[in-house]
Amino acid sequence: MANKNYILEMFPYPSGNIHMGHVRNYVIGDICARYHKLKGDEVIHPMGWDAFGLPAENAAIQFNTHPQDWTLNNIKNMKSQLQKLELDLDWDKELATCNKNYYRYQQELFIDLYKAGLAYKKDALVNWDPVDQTVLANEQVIDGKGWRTGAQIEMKTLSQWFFKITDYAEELLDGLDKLELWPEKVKTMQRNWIGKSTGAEIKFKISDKDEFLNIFTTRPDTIYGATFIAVSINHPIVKKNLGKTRIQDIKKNFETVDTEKNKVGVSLEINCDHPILEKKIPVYIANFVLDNYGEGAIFGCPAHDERDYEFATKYSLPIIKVIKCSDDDLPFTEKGTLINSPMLDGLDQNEAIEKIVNFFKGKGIGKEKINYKIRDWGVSRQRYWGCPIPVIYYEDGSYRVLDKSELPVLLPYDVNLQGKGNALLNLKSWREVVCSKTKKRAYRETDTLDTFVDSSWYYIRFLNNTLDKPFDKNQVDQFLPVDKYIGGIEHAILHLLYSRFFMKALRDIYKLKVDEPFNQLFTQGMITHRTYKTKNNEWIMPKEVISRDGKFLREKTKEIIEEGPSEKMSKSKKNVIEPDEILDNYGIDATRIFVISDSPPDRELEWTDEGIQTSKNLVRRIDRHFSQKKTNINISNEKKVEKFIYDIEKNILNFSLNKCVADIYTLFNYLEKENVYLSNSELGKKVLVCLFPILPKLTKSINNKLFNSNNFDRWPKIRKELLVENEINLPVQIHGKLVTTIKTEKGYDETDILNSIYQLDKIKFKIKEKKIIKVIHVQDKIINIITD
RNA sequence: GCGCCAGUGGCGGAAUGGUAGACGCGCUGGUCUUAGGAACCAGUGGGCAACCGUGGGGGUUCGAGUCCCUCCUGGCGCACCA
Repeated sequence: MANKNYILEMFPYPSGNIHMGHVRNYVIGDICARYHKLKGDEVIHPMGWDAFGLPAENAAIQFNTHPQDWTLNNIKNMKSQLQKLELDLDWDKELATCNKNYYRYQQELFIDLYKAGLAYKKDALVNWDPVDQTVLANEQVIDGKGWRTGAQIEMKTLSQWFFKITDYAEELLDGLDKLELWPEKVKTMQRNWIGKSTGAEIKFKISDKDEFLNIFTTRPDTIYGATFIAVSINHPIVKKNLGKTRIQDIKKNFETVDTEKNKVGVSLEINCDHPILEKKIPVYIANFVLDNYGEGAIFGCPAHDERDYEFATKYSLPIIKVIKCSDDDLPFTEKGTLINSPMLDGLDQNEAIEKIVNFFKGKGIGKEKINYKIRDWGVSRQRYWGCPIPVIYYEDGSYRVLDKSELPVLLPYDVNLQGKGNALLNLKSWREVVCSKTKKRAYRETDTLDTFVDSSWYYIRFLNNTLDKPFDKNQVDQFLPVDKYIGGIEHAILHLLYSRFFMKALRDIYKLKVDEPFNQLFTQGMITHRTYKTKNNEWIMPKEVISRDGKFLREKTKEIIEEGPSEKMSKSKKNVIEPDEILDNYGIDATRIFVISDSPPDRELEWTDEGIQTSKNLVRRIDRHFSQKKTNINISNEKKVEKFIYDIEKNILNFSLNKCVADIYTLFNYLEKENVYLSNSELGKKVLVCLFPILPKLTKSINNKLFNSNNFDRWPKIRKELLVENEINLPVQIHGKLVTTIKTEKGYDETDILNSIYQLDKIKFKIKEKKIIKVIHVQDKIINIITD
């Protein structure tokens, strides 16, 4: 059977129009897919729509339409744009996540995740975006602001659905090592996000009470240096010991301080017993202790931690050195030899950690602990336009996750979106139900699922988009993982990590064979374009600007314009290039050439008018070549063509598509210089096949004209014997510096060639009366003469 | 602060440790054409030359853009993670 090859580009959000970034993304995938088809692979290359999400609701309000109408309309439009690009996509596999035929199976997955203990509900302090009026995942909060709205995020306690991604933290981390075909950068980002740290959990006894306080530390070796305990303001012990208003006051006070610069705290007026030494250490509430990491509590060892040092200095707490170092180096945070620690003196860090943890274990007050930064994935969103969560609530507050037979829970169409908050919450007719089992009154869950849930498994659904269950196990085992996944680096953490989690969770639930969803990941760079501004800081479209005497003028008004940097295309900067316009003016092939030619696909590409024009010229040049009468083709012509076939294949496989374009130029430069025209020769036919993935439209039309055929042969087999070049220019160096080259045949005799080299004037002149000590000779590669 | 990546002509960029600058843009000169967002030819790292040249400085090597150390600059990511 043919090799399966699943090639996938990240599906777009149907925002209205395809932009140049999409074009680049899909052309890269398209070249790849076409190549593999020519190789005879069974290629899967689908496309769909990430169709739920907030922009649709905003648009609905803004344009007085319905999210569904808006979305479906956009899909229609964007699909026709993609079709205009004539991408080789499996449109029969098309799906949209807002279609009930998709999301109802997502509801099934939710039920299965719930049954497997991987979906659960809890009260949680969540990130509330006051503009979008919804909860955001930790991953969607950037610098304390909402990723879409930029609004200051508030903390709220709400009852929320979570997916237990933390159960897979270790495997998600380990698995990265096996993903050899992923960019190192993405893997690093995921590693940081998972944030594994190895340390210990230690119980501190609260003095004179039968209560304990847990802390997490990666430095249990510094326990003898512990001089205080610090807890986060949200720690339970705070609630227990202080009144609400007092806590509020402290919180407010903390908010006025830049934690980065100032470590502040308030004494809780209680002490803990030091776990080894006969002494008590005070407990503080401190602004720098995170409540969502570790236990929300630490022991402070000021001598060996910068933050603790700062804090201790401020509140005059003792600073006890337990790692050998100079007093000038405090706080000393590096590894070292233990001192002032009776049980540990003289040991190095690793030995000390092992010994002290064992000691705590023996006493039942501590143990090794691996801590992860990653938190469970909060998936509840207080929005209308998303996948309904298949749960009902009873009047007593209890809930029931629906059976699969009760699905689908359809999203109602008739809703009022003009009101505040979640439209589903206000829609009584939909919300109020009678439980089919208990016949009790019940209410539907009105939260919908985070749209990242939708995109966590769409690549599985593509395998069979009409199946009456989420997927077919055999098909999944056969066709997953995706072999090549192509998209933007902005999804390095969110989408890619969630998808990896989903694949692993589904693997365990359904006993699938796949561990990872995406075998190879390729992240393409963005497209930039020049920007221009008037003196009044008004952005000007590049096409309004003309260049005169090294200055830029606005064509209409002749006012002087400042040239800005090349930046990512955006409407606000007025530097957007519309794909439709480019396709109309330059055609599909020129557009394809351009988006791959000027820089490597994983780097930024600057849009230039010269670039697209040059691409068009190349297309025309190839067309002209093939409309010439074919000429005689000699063996050295054949060799050059063979080299081309070899190079372009290698470069397609490496995603070095810019080099493919260079290969094409090199070939045609050569042929034209030699006055050789391949045209309808057998060799010409082969070259057409190799050009087809990159220039499908042109090569199809040539193939039709010259060979009267709509089909292409298989990708040509390399004739290795033709790749061997016998005549070479052998570089001759003296002391590693190039002096000359000598034309010769491969396999020459060393003595002969050296004799003739020594006769060369250039060489004679350099050597003069110096003595030759040594000759480095790499056969057919280089000669390097060393003199005294 | 930590991590990752990068620094090569006027520009985008090529170079399994073995002829640095492939290929393209731009530029210079020329040819052709009624016309062309065209095509063709020649040239194009610096220097008159010997020579010098891949961010700076060291090192390994017969030989370094490539490997090692160090510093500088830029981009991206993370950022009180105990």
